Parts: sequence; C-alpha cells; structure tokens
Amino acid sequence: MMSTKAREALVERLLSRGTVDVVVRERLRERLLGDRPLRVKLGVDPTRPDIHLGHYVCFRKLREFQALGHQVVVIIGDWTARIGDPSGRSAQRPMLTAEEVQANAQTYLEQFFKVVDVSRAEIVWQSTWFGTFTLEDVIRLASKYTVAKLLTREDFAKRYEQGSPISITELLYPLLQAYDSVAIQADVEIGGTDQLFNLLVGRDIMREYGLEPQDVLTVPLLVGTDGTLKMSKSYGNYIAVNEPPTEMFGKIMSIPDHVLGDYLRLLTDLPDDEIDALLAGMANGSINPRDVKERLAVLIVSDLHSPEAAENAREYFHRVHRLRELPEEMPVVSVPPRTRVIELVVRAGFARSNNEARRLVAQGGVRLDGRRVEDPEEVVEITEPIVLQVGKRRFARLLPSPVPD
RNA sequence: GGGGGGAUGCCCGAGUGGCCAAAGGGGCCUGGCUGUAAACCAGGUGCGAAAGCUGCGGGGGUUCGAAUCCCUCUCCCCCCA
Repeated sequence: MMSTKAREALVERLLSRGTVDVVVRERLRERLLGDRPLRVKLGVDPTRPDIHLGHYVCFRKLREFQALGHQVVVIIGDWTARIGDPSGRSAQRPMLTAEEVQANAQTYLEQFFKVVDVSRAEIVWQSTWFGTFTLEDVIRLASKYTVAKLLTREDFAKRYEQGSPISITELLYPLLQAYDSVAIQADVEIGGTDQLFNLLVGRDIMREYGLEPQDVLTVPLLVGTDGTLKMSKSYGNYIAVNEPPTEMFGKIMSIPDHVLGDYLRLLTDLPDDEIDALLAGMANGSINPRDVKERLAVLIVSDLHSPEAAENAREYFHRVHRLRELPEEMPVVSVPPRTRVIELVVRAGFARSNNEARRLVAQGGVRLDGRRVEDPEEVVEITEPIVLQVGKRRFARLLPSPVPD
C-alpha cells in the first residue's frame, strides 16, 4: 500500500499533468482519494482501429487512474459506429457490418492493452443496452435534451450558421454517448478536449436518469508530426501505436523541435522540472534537440514495445542516419543475374513503376554497394549479393536468382 | 413540391473549346545542408523502352480538336415551401 502522501501526489499529478478540463475538480479529487474504486469510462469508436500517439495520451491517463486502484470501463461503441459519426464534413461513412465492427474492436483492444492494465479493465459492448432499446426508449432519451443545448456545441453551431448539413443522427450521437454513462454508471469519463461537450451532456443525462453525474476529464489533442494540426489518420501526420520499433523511432525523430515540450509532457513520465530543464537547455543552445528527441523516442518505444526494441531502434537510427552506414538487417530480394537498374528498384518494392524508378536514379537516389548509379538503363551483373539503397533509408540485399524469368 | 450550386490528380483547389499530363498549395519522394527521418534550400511527383496511351463523377454526342459545349445517368450540397 502506498502512503497517503504518495497517493496525494499521484492524484495531484493525474488532475494537472496533461489535462485541460476537469469537471468537477474538487469533487473528483476527493473521490480519487476515497476508498471506493471509481468507474472510469472511455468510449471507443470501432470504425477506425488506427490507434496513434494521440490515443496513447488518453490511455496513459487511464493507466494513472488504475495506478490509484480505479477501474477502467471501455465501451465499444458498436451501435454508434454503425449509425455514423458526428465529426461530419466528410461524406457519409459507410455502414459497417457487425463483423467489421467486431474485428476493429479486436485490433483496437490489442493496442489499448499495450498500455492499459487488463486486470483492472472491463470491456462493455454498447449493444448490450442499445440492442434492445425500443423507440419508446429513444424518445424518452431524446426528450431529456433540447436542440438549443445541442447547438451550443461549437461545430454544430458553426455548421448551422453556415447552412451546412447536420443530420439527426449526428444530433443524437451525444445523447447516445451520454446514455452509455447511465448504462454503466460511470463515475468519471475521459476524452480529448474535442469531447468536452459530449462528456458534459453525459452529466446532464445522468442527472435526468436519477444518477450522480460523472466527473469529466479531458486531455489535450496531440499535435501531429507536421507540428501544426492535431494528430489524425486523415491528416497523415500520425505515429501509430503498433508501428514497428524502427519506424516509430524514426518518426519521433522527425517531429519538429517545437512540439517536443508537448510530447514529453503528454507521452512520458519524466518529471515536470526535468522537462523544464530540457526545454530551457534547448532554448539556450546547451542541449541539442536531437538528443532530447532521441530520449523521447527511447521512452515511447520502450513503453509500447520493449526497452530492448527501443535500444535496437536507436542503434539502427545511429547507424543509418548519423553514420550513414548500412543497417544490420535488411530485406533480401532475389533477382535475375542480369537486370536493368530500374527493374531492380521496382522489384525491391522501392518504386511502383519503371518511370518512378527512373526518376529516382535521375535524382541520384539509387546506390548499388554504395556506388551512385547514374544511368537508369545500366544493366547490372549480379553474381554475388549486392546492396541496393534507395534514398537514405531504404535498403535491400539483392541475391542472384538461379531461375531467370 | 419549387429554385439554385457542385463532382478535377493522394488531398485541397484553379481552370469555360486548342498554348492542359492540367496553375497553386499540402502531402509524399529525391538531392543539398545539418552529429535529427527536425528546420532550411533545390528539384521531382500518371503509365510506357519509345512511338504513344490513359486521364478532369458514369455513359453518349457535337467538333479538325473537349476538363471546358450538348444530351443523359449517378451522387452531393444549399435556399424557399
């Protein structure tokens, strides 16, 4: 058992580090310190199983709750997923089949439990209650809320003003999500800041159904690898949680320097004062941002893969990007003993068409055993293994194949 | 029920008969620089060995020639009721 003091420190950290809104702060603090394990809700959208570091922020927060002995309740939004998502704009999302939802949920959870402790988590499918929901139930739920209130949500308000479409299901979405809290009797719900409205609707609806309203905690949206927009699959600026260690490491190394502070605070457990020191050091030039990034990358890869994997990834990065040497391991491709360079590039999977391969050669991006290839039409005699390199970071070991084709 | 707007390359978005393989931006790729896959700078970015072919929602047509004009279909959006 940890001391009261240690416990208080953890609670303080949970409430302040990497959080945006905490409603109601004092009440949550008390309950966190209390004896009863809280039911901490996280709603999951099983339409997209692409989990990235943005989600990781949330997962880490849940882990903090668990460390204090609280219970995580994951809700698989299998019903709302099939109705459609409220983030609107992009054309109507195709309805998913039950099997697709099932499969997506599966992959989601696999990644989720890399971070969150399974033994203190409960997985609940939304269809448990919505599966038997009647029209009467829907109407009762809908009657508890008003259009005016829903329109206070910023994106709804904006779209309404602009005359952009808002479907009824979109308006229903926050209510359904709120009802989940009723169904599982949530004590706390967490989500990204963009979820604040929905989380608060949960409070109102719970009250309507005669329950104690849940407390709400939001975490910031992580900035993507472009350094500007929030991390998201659709912006293509994300680092996936299940990225192979080397890729993950490299992508973290490629984030712009100015987002390092956010990343350190939201994705690692480094103490605040240490982070401040690092940032100050970078600001006055005494610390190379690259070294900080490397430390960040090691920490994240260690947590999501393993310390060994992180160490290997670090070595790989050094070798390939700093020393410009060949990696220890690379894919092996067998090729006919006499082949044009462009074809080698295509066969190795580094170009999708001959034209693309030709361009790569023309731009000086193709090397054979370190020798830069000048002529795309060059025919290469391959009698023993030779290393093909494209750009700075793509390598393949070419072996002559016995059977010409 | 009535009226109007729109569909362009991975994405956003310009383009209203030839100079359009299609401006511009983003993304991505390559090179340079850098003890970073950062920042910055430069270039590239449909397919084909080539001739050339395919391409601007689908189909059909007009024309020497169409992303651009006409017909038709599909889909999306807005306004009024």
